[in-house]
Amino acid sequence: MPDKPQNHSVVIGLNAVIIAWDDPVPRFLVRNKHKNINELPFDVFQPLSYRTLEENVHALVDDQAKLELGYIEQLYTFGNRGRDPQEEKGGPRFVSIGYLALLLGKAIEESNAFSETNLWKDIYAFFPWEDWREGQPAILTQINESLEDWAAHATNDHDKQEKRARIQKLFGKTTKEWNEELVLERYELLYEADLIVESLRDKNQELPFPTGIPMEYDHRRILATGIGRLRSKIKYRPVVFELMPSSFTLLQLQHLVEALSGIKLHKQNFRRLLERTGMVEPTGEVSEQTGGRPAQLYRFRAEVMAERQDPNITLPSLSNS
Amino acid sequence: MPDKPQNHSVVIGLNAVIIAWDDPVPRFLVRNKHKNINELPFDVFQPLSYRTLEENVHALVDDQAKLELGYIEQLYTFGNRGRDPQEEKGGPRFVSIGYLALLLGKAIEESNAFSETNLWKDIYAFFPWEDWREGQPAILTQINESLEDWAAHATNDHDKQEKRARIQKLFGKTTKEWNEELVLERYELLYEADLIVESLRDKNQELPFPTGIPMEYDHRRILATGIGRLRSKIKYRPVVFELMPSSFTLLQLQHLVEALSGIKLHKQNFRRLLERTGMVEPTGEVSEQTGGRPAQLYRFRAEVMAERQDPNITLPSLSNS
DNA sequence: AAACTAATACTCTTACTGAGTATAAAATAT
DNA sequence: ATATTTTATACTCAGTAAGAGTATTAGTTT
Repeated sequence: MPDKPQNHSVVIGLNAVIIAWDDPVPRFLVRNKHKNINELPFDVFQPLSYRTLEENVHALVDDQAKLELGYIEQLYTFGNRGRDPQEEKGGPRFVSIGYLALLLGKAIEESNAFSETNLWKDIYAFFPWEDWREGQPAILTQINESLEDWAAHATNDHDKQEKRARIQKLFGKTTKEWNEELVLERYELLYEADLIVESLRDKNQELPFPTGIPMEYDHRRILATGIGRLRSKIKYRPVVFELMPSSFTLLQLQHLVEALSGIKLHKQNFRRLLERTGMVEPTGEVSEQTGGRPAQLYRFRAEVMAERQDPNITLPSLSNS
Repeated sequence: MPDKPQNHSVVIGLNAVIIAWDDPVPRFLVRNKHKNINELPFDVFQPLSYRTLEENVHALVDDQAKLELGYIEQLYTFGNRGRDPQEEKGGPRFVSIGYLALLLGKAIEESNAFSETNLWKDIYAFFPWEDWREGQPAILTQINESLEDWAAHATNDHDKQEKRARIQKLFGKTTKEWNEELVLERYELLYEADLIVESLRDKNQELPFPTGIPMEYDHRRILATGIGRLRSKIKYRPVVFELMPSSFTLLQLQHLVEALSGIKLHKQNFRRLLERTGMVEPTGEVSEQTGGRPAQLYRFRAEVMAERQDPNITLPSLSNS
């Protein structure tokens, strides 16, 4: 007799990482359900009500906060057993799909996106080691010590070497060695090294020092995936413009890219890049709110996507802070 | 009263795109179930038997063909209603997850990977427009005519312009304009333009000319996703070496990269790149099977991944055929 | 008026790509 | 046995872009 369908059925959770730009802070939406509990907006997929997963994600966001989303993309499908406490009580198997979405820049201007009903929290409060805009984050000295400790206690030499190689690659100490895209990989290394509260919940252990705000379930992992994907995406697709208002100064644009990538950029080279690719054009107006010489206002030229095969933003980074 | 769990439960299908290198043909595994029917290896996820999705994928592959896999990665989760005919008959909702895996090069040498029980089919028999190794594929003249026709029949001018822009971007006629990574995007454009059999099954239409071998369900779409991902991946992660035997000549390596990307490369520049990045080192031996001057044998230097932050392969392409 | 803040213009070195030419060392064809 | 073909390998040269600056301009704030 073949398997009964019950043996195969699972429940799908949809989780949304929604990013917004609140100059100079990059934020994401936290579900405002219980105080002191940080969850991504999420919902159980309702196959009877929605034709596609994306439709359900849109509805989920609309429902909990009337938001105008721009770019949206699927991140990853996580299927590990034991991520949801309900399962342990004999509930159904959970598989969760993460989505990344961007809140349109004009939506911020026009809507109540930052009202009290929505909690928009600073991304880097959850990943303090990822923000290099003011130079190397202080927390990295403690992290590196703890990681070295962890590697030193490896069971054998081969394992020890491998761990040190990973640490070196992910947490290299100079700006040149820092690869800002590896957000998820760094989170998972810290998780393995018992430096993330989420991994210690059942172990009766304590953190040696605070390592960012924890989240429910595996939501901080999904958030890490989202930030990593966004950092990689801005380099080969001009998604940043969705987060910007329709007209902006080049310094504002630079600040946004810096906020997302967590890296300071070289101003002159950044401008040279934008000119070369033709991604922006002057509106003709100037902004007087600069506190210095007034700046030209620019708008995004959507046509470049059709004209050029490859309008890359290559993050002209600054090694010295 | 809250929803019953039944309203939420779905069945997950796991689909594997398994790539192998059979010099000079890049192949993928087709399930050998019924003749003249082309399916990817797939299975229903069994949440009671496996702790993770990946474990189930591995088991699925092992079961149907004893294969030694190297790299494996998740591609995408497809949740559109109506992809599986079973659903129409009141069956459960299907959500399918695609995976990409590579058959280890040494596995080919040592195993029965290409035996009669496994059907390894030429990738480009399913996507004849994607193979530019011998210059522009002949089928592209027909495709471009049909696409222009399709755009010309758009309902309004704006729509017409948009369609032409997409065609130009995806099917640009010169080597310089061709972006080999956009395999999925091209497949979906052809699908929309009714040039893919899979989209016509219920429409009682016929193809104007054959456009590659069709597959069951949406498996050709998943295959397109896999090829596109692999083409993009080889540029920033040295995954190609998994498909190669442990020692090889540089021309063999170049042929593999060309086969996967569908593009001819400039030999001297390709070698210069490999030298500069230190990705390979000579074994000291030479191959006499070249039919010309004997070639040095090389092996992959796994250490580069630790040494260098970014050992890119940048496809030094050849514009003239 | 001096100090500060930012915008904008320009330079210089280095790295890498695209596209070759030239030569060497073997196999195969005549 | 010599010519032709095949492949490997060495080297060149122009063009593009990145990294890291200096210098100047045009406003605000003190």
